[in-house]
Order: sequence, then structure tokens, then C-alpha cells
Amino acid sequence: MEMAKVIVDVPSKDTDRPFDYLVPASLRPWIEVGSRVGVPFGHRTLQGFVVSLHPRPEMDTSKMKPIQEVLDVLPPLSRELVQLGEWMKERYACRQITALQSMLPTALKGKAERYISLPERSDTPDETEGLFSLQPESEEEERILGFVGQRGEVTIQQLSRAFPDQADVIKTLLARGMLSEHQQIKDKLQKKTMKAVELAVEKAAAEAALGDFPAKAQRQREVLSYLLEIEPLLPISQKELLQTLGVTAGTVKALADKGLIAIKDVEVFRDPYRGRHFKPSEPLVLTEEQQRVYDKIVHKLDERQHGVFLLHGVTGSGKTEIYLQTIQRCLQQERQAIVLVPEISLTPQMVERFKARFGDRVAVMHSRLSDGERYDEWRKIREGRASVVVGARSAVFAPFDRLGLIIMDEEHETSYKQEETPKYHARDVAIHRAALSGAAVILGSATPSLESYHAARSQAQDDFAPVLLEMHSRALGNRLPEVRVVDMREQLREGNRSMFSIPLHEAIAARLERGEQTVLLLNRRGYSTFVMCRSCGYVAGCPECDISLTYHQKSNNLRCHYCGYAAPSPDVCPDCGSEHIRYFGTGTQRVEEELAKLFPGIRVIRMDVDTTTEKGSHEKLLQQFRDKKADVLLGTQMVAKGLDFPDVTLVGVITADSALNLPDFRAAEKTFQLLTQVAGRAGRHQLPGEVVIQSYTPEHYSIIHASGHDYLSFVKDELKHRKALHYPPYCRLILVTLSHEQLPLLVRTAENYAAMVKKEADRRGWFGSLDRFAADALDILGPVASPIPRLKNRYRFQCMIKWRGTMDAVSLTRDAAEQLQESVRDSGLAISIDVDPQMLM
DNA sequence: AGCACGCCGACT
DNA sequence: GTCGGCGTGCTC
Repeated sequence: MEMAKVIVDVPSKDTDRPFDYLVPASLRPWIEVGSRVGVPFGHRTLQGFVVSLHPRPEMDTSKMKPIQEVLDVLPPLSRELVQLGEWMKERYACRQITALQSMLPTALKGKAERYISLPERSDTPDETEGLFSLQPESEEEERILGFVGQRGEVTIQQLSRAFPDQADVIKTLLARGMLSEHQQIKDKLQKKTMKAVELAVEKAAAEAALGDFPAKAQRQREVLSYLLEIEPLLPISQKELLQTLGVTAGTVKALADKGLIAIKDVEVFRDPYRGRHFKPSEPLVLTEEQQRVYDKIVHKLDERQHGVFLLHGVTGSGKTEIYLQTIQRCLQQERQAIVLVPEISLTPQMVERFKARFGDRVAVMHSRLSDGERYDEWRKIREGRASVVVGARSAVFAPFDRLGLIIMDEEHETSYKQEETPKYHARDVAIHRAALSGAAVILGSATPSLESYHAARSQAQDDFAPVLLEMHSRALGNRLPEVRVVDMREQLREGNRSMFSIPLHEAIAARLERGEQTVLLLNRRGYSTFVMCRSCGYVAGCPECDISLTYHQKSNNLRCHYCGYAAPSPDVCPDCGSEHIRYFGTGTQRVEEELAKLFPGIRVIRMDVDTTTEKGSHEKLLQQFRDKKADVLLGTQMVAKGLDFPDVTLVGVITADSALNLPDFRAAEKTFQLLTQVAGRAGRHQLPGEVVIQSYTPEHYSIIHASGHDYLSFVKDELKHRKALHYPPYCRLILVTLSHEQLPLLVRTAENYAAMVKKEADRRGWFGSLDRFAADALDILGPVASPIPRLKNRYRFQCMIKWRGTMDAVSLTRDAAEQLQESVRDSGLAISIDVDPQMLM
């Protein structure tokens, strides 16, 4: 019989490998590489993915179990995606099942459902027959058997709801073979859930139970008294409970079996969405510059070979039209295309441009879709009803079978890096996926990441290094806007203490007079609105995460934006009792207030996390601005992205350098990118544009070069710094974060870890300063406390590994982590590995 | 991750 | 002796 290798849905070290199963002849026609199957695993049935098929296995098949069921008519993964999963496992040090699961909509994360039924009559007597009675021995048993017999098949949940406190009787019936159980995978077509725990009995009853608990059940007692003590109004997360009390899931389950507590699946969140209609559009005539770029890409498409292009084009140079026309070519070849855009710019206007050109053949994947809607879009792709997908990061896994082109717009955006496991970068995944299917990749940006630009310029004999394509002029022939940098220190010296400099003030006034519009950007990165006491310096912080709480005006409370902790905003200082406690930071509200003071009657639309949380509010605000219902659009980063309004002739940046001093080696790059993006918002049409940038460090090269629209000079300066300090693109990084509840143990363990990595690298002759001219080099920095030193009651330490060369540094760090996990018996230790991290703070 | 197995300390 | 909690190890 044929056999299949299957990756099962258990994300742990021991099970992170294929398991062998027999392929029953009856299922054979439905099983391919990439099929989702239900397989017996230990005492349960699990979901798994077929990663290979073997017609005539040479190994011993006697111990193998057969695949139990096939879950889909069309395999949800292609051979190529399965291969991509293997690559991700090595590249990002994640579990293979985690990589595969991340490619699919959550609707396809099936879980076994346990069904109870009456056993089939068999002629051959069961061996248990002599030992047990096959007749019901009590009225209770009779009632249960009757209930099951009447329905034919029931779930455990139904049965235990109908017969509460009869778990033991049911178990006995199962053991005697009078009831039989089978498991089947059921798709989770609903929302995201987590296991949560709550008391199942009245408080008094629980306290009573606590009293006459067996002395032995110490752990259970702890759990129960903890629940009584904190008295949660809602079920609390099982995971957190286990971490807090240092108990195992078994203990919690024992309590649940006793009926004292209940374990439930609780919905985490959900949000709906609605579609729209689109006017058709025709291809535009390309400029000479666009045509040259187009020809190069199409040449590669026609070869049907893997190729990567870095399309560097100034804002307004018409990159989108290049995307549209290359996609058209790709479709003519009967191949399919993926368009990746940053989550934040995946607006209806953006989608409209693609739908207008390609109609129904466009599927859209964005994070605001509900699981059900996302599943529908996914099926549209899988079943061949769509041949173009426009989507955020995860759309790179769209289940096309004849992929010809992957486009990544705003290639430099950090949101292409997934911050949860698997911590992949969509750019790298895109390039590797394209290599597997002979597709072309276009990375487009006005401000390419230094990694991509450096790779393109150095043109190593690496297949994956992009070919550089440049567009220097705007498609409509208009000029880039004038940029004026205002030195805010000088303003202060001249006695202007307002957050608006005189030039910006005058420029806004002029726009108001002429009936033109203004976009104001508040670079809030690096600022937060925290609460501080001006008498004693007390700052309200999160009790579990050691970071300051953020003030939210709408709800007048303080929140931790890492763990979600919320507390009412204090009226008096909790430390010294002073009333001089207030919130600090340059919030958009404050700018709005000041604008109203300076320009009475000014109409402002404010766009920030507070005003755009509601579904659709983002688009609504932009539409109002487009309809000229306001003079000023004021916002954070989100106003810098891809917006295109004809009457905007002024862009003001309130503080350009607020992010420059952050402990992040990409601070200058991010500042330059943001300023360049936002400057590109002005004067895109007939009216000439003006940009005013306010800065406290106007001499900084990122600000000087942004004001001169001079990407090349910026790159030159920035690369000098990167080279001197050994940062990407001159080396690669791996960030290893260790966390534990106990600080001393954590520190010891982290030091151990660094020593282990050092020792192993040394053994291979890699370890040492990157200053040396060795081809293979590795340095490890730390351990040091993480930028977030404590999160959800766990201390965090990190090591930064810098490396270059052809070595496998990822497996080195991963192996060391696993070795360490084994040596520290305490399971409370968590180690996270982030390959090529984006967020360093 | 779950679930059975088996060790070992508190009860009849 | 035996019941049951809780750590250990395995899953094709």
C-alpha cells in the first residue's frame, strides 16, 4: 500500500517532523501533496498536511496507521507552498506546522470533534464480552444509552450537558464497549478563540469544596483559591493562569472534571466588512521612462524565469501603472499575480485601481475581513475564479497554481515583517516563492530599504539580488515640491514657544485664504501620551510590563498597549497626592486645540488611532477631506501613505526628528522615508506644492536629504554609518529574547545562552569581531534587558547576534536554544528567535 | 499539545 | 493495601 508523510498539528519540538501513514486505496484519488487530512495520532485524531507520497515504501509499514479522512476536495496547499513551508522552517526557526498553518485562512484550522454513538453490532464476540456485562446495570445507564440511540450520534458536549455529573457513568459505558467513540476533524469556520477558565459553581460552593479538598491536591487548591481571590468577571485565559501559578494544564483539567471550574473556548475578536462597485479603466500611455522599465520586466516575464526587480521611482513617477500593465501581461500568459501592499494603504481607493482594470478577477485579502469572508476570498483564488490578489503580507501565500508575478509596493515598509511566529518577512518569502514557481518579482518604492538597494547595487552573483530599475521624473511632468526646513530652536530663541513655527503658521494662513488644503503630519513615533506628576515626577506605569501607560482621551483611562491593562486616569497623584498630575506628549488632540486657537473657525479632520478604530472610519474621514469638508487633515503616519488629493498644496511636518533619537539603528532611515513619503503628498496635480518641515536637528543628514528629495545622498551617508557600526546590510541580525518570571534565574540562563552560542561559533571558527575580514563572522551582544524589560509579568532579556557569510547562523541559534530548554528543567522559560528583526525597541 | 503510564505519599 | 495527584514520555 502507498504511504504518505504527514506534518501533524502539534507545534512542539518532538513532533516537528513528518510522520508516516498508510494511504487507504479508497482515499488515494483524493490525496496529493498539500492535502489536509485527519490522522490518528496517539489517542486522538489530528489535522495534518501531506508533504510527500511514496508509492512503494521500502520501510516496514506494519506499525503505520492509515489516514482516516481527507478534509478538502482541492488540496489547500500546492507542492510549491509545502516546499516554501520547509524553507520557512529553516529560515525563521519556526515549526513546520506553524509555517503551513500561516499560509491558510483560520477557517481551515480544523480540530477533532469527538462523537459518541452506539457500537455497531458485530458477529464476532468481543473479548471484553466475558468480562463485562453488555446490559445496562442501572437506570442511569439505560437513560444515557437511550439518549444516544435515539440521536444516533452525539458530541461529548451534548452528552455532558444532557447528563451533568454523569461523566463517570459515561466513561464506564465507553470502557465496557457499550458506547463507542470516534473522532473527526471539524473546520473552525468561526472566529479566533482561546481557552479560558472560570468558576462553574457558586462562590460559596467553591469555598466549601476548597475546605474538604484532599490534602494532596495542593496545585488544584492553588488554582481554585486564586480564582476565588481575583473573582474575574469574565473567564480568564488558561495560558495566563498556567503561567501565573506555574501549574500544568492537567491540574486545571482535573478541576474541570470535578465540575468546579469550566474550560471554554472564548472568542478573541471579530470584525466584518463590505464590498463595493468600480468603474472600469483602460491602460494609460506610458512615458518613455516607464516604457523602458516596463520592457525590462516584460522581457523577464516572457522568459518565464525567476527574476527580481527593485523599482526605485520618485513619488508620482507612476509605479502603479507599471504594476497594472505588467499584471496584464502576466494574465495574458495565463498566469496569476499577487500584489502586496502595506496593511495601512490597503484602502478602497487602492483596491479600486486594480478592480477597475481587472474586474472580478481580483480578490482582496486584508486584515479587517472576518474569518468567513477571508475564507471566501481564499476559495475564490484556490478555485481559479480570481487571478489577481491584492492584499497585505499574508497574501504572499495566495494559493495560485500558475504564479507569474509578485509585486510588492512600498517595499521598505516594516509592516511586511510579521511580528508573531512565524516571524517571516514577506519580501524574502515572495522572492523564494517566486524562485520555486519561476515568477518575476517587482519590489517598488520611492525610498527602497537599504537592504534591497544595497543588494541591487552590489549585484552579487546571487540569483536573488534584485536588478535596479529607476524612474526619476513624475509621470505628469510636474515638479517635486519645494521643501523648507525650519529650525525650531531658532523659533524658540526668537520667543515663539508655539508648536507652529512662523513659516508654517503663515503657510497655513495662505492656504486658508486661497481655499486650498493642508496635510499636517505629527510624527508620533517615539512619543506617547503618558501621565506624569509635575510635583514629584511620578509616571503612571503598567504593573505587569514596566512601561508607562498611555492616556486615552476618549475613555479617559490609562492603558498599557502591550498587555491591555487599563486603569482610570488619576485626578491626584497616587504617590504624593498633588493635583498637578496631567498627561504629557504631543498628541494630535493638542495640535488640534492649538490650530483652533490660532485659526478660529478652521475645519480640521483628525486621523489617529483614536478616530480610526471603528470599521470604515478611516475611509470616511478621507472622503470628507476629499470633498473639501475640511481645510486641514491632521494625523500620524497614516496620512503619509499613498493619499492623492488635488487641492493639497501644503504639507507640514510638526516635528520631523522625534524618532531620530530612538535606540534603533534604522531611525534615520525611517525618518527619511517618512519625510519623503509625506512630502510626496503635496502638489501632485496642477497646483504647485510646498512642504514645511519643522525640526530641532535640521542639520541631520536624513532631514537635509529628505528636503532635497535626494535618496542617493541619503543612502551614501547612511551606508557609511551602517558599515562602521556593523549593521545591516553589512551583516544580518538575529534577536533572541528569553523570558521568565524570575529575574535571577533568567539572567543566569541568558548568560548561559550567550556562552553556548559563542562556544559553538568559536568551534566553527566564526566567532570574533566583524571587524576582521573573515568571510564568515559572528558576534553576540548581550544578554541585556529587553527594551520592554517586563511583559505580562515575565522578565525579558535578549541577545543580539550579528553575522555574515554562508554559515547557518539560524540553526546555530536554534540548536543552542533547544539545548538550553532541555537543560533548564523549568518549563517556564520561553525563548523567541527573530531572524532579521525589524522592531528593535 | 494532550493523554496514558507509573511513581509515591496520604487515606481506609 | 488502594486511591489519586502529578511528573515523564510518546505520538507514524
